[in-house]
Amino acid sequence: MIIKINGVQKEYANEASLFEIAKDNEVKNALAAKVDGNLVEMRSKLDGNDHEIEFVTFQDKEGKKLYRHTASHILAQAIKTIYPTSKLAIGPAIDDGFYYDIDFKTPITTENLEAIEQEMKKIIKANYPLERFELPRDEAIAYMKKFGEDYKVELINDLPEDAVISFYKQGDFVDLCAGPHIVNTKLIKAFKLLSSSGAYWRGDEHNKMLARIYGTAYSSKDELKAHLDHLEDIKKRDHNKLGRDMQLFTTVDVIGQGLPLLMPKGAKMIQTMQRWIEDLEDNEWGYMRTKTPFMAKSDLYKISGHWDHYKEGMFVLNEGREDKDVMALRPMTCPFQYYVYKATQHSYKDLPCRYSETSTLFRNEDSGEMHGLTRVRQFTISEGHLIVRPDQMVEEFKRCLDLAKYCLEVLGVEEDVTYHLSKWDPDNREKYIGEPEVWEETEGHIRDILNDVGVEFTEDVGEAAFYGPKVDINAKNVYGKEDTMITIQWDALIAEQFDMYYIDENGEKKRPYIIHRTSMGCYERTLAWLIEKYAGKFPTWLCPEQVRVLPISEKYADYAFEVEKELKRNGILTSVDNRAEKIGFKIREARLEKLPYMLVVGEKERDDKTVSVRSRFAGDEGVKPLSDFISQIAEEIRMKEIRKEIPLEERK
RNA sequence: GCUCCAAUAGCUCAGUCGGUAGAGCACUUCACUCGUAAUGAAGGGGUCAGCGGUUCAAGUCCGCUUUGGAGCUCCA
Repeated sequence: MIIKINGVQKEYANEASLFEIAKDNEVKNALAAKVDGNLVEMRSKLDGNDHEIEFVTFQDKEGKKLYRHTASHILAQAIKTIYPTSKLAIGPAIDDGFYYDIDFKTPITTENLEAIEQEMKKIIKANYPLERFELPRDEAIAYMKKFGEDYKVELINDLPEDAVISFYKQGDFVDLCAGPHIVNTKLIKAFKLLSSSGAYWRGDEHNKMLARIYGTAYSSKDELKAHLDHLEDIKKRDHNKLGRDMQLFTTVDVIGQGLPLLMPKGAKMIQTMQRWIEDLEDNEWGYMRTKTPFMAKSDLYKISGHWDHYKEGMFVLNEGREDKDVMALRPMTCPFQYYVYKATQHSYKDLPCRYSETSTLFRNEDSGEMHGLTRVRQFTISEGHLIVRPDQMVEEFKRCLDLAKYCLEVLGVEEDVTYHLSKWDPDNREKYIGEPEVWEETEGHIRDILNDVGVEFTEDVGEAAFYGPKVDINAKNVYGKEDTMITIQWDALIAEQFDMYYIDENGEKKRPYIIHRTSMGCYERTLAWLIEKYAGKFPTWLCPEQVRVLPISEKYADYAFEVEKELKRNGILTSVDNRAEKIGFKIREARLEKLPYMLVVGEKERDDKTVSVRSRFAGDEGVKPLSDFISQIAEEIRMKEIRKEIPLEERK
């Protein structure tokens, strides 16, 4: 047979094995092979025909996947050995490792993981081959029943009629599995069990909760160590840790879950962003500011539909008191701004009406859902609604996307987001209102806009709002989990519900369209994202303390105080605690790591009205007149410049 | 909401077999007046998250509550 490998054709005996071909081509550590593009195990027999072969090693994505999938089988075998009464569910490979879901008779804890790891090592050392075999459906079910593997029986029952039902055997352990796998257990060179937690069977909260054990595996101990070090590193960027350490926010048990307190530094950062966004929207993008109540009578939410569909998610007040109106804290701003629109009559010439509000919202999230600053019960969002004529919709929607993109660029995070066109699900029509043709057409418009703006995006079925499709802009946190940062929604239907209209050129009432949008999302979540993005080393304009003035001795405190006052007069943030009053000899305290600038003053600087500038961007910037430094930093702040960092060890 | 883990000084953490609490950093005071990642000395600071139980005795064992963490589910 002729085998084409790495673009070269070679002749092999018809019975040649993949191992022989790999060896002949000096491919080491082959875990599997792609024969004409189909992934097969190394042990697979070739049929003697001509083929193109590509070997898969751990360096390949597929290689990592099957390597770790085999590791998950070893985990399962170890567990069945130690806990014979446990029942296995599923055990796939995931991005950075693998997991196995198991139903234990008695709960498992972190301490048990070590014993399981030891057992896994034994299995690896025993070097069991992984052998595949297939069974007809009836026999497969009977076989799994014999082992008491109820979940596997359920899985088999759900397989399509014509599915091949295969098993993998290693030693005396057998697992239902489609494969492929690596050939024996000893190929697993390095692994680690990382954590255990709960997970619902088949991801359904009505099902039993199983124990999920997470682990990872690498082809060498060094790679594993590098990965574990990386996990330690990202913990240091975790906003929930770093944000507290940096005194940006805190939580208090008597205040409650999901209600973080922004401390002076965190509040200052949010104020900086808020002032920027409000001025930007109002002065450059044609928005009008509103300021609407944080709560309303239940009547409002009955019109909007929230009372029926979202009551559980709202904080309801006065319920059960007959002498009081039942109120609810607002979970969104939409209907409030609709009533601002409705307060006056609008000509077609008045549209688009672009309303924006720095809006605080309240959502009664379930107790287990809160996390740091990214999932909270009260948050503040740059929320806006654009009331537009249908003919203006495409242009206005695009402008919303342009604005969002601009905000991301200024924050320096435009590379870190993914764009999504969230579509309806035609197979689940009762979840949505409106006609299929309208959905298709609208989604087409948004697709064109995304292409026009020139961003890459995915199309996600079933992610739309019930009233229309939307663009979601998501970002990953340091642990790789995605959060929606920005959303822009197309709504051609809600105006009807609130009886909103404008008068067209013929004097007739017409329904406007609505865009629900945010420009930079919610401030708390964005702050969290910035902390992780910059590991606390923010661009100067965002820093809560942009400059610290340090006299080398108390003798020069007067001059330091003078410098600090001059900086403040120019809108430059020095200390947030009015420390100038008590400025002392604090030179040793100053760490440039997270501080953009440090001004050191002594006798020479006082006499010459200069400052010695140190920055984390350039190290020692030398002695300059105070006025020169002020112009320099003021410009950097005004331009929202993101100066490039110089690592500490390389600074002068 | 679910499974598991945790809670000791402002922060990071020790605290063995159940026998009335300890360090470093921070804070205060004094001394030092120093040119860029930690000056020296002294001092203050704890109802061991809360409530209940077991016990002669509970930071330690048990239960409930609250808060925090990991993950699942949810996020109109």
